[in-house]
Amino acid sequence: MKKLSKKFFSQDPAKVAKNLLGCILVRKLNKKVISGKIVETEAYYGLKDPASRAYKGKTKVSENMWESAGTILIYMVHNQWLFNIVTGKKGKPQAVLIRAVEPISGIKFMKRKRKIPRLCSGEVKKLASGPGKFTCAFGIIKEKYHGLNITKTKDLLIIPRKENFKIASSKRIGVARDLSQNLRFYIKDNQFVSR
DNA sequence: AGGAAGATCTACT
DNA sequence: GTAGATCTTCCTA
Repeated sequence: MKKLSKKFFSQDPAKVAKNLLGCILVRKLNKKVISGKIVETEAYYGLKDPASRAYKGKTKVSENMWESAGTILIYMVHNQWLFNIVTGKKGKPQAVLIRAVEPISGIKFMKRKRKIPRLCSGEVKKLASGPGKFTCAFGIIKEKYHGLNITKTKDLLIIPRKENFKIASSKRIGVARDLSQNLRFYIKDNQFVSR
């Protein structure tokens, strides 16, 4: 299987965020495969962006944003792990946040991770419909992936996929001081985006 | 020591 | 749909 290249991530974060929609995120563990389609993303501009962790300069949390494209940045907010991928050139802090995925395989695993004992069929859409829920469902934790490069990891990868859909955009969610432009992107009319 | 943070769940209007 | 309580790191004083 072909996965996304470093070149893919070396572009403007808003562009990467849009191109990431519809791609398949895969996590392999043991003999199980957990996968889902990316349906919602947000772009973050480091230095000019008050909502970015890099806004106030390098800290222990944000230092990975200065690494090269494809580096995985995970940090915790409100007891949730948020999963970011660094984009652009090395030394220029920018990133894309994965906000929601549509579960494809490993749904049992996700349910167990999310600790939803009796999940009605209609509630699969809530399994990974949010940045914290998605990392939880995929079992992604900071100790394992923080600082790695997603173009190199063998058990975590993103596969490109062509598909026809409309991309919608909006203001980012939960951001105290947002920029004037729309930096949240999602697949229009998809049931698995947050809210 | 105190507070903020890119969120989520639950319970309501 | 909105509102409030709650959670864990790490930054600032």
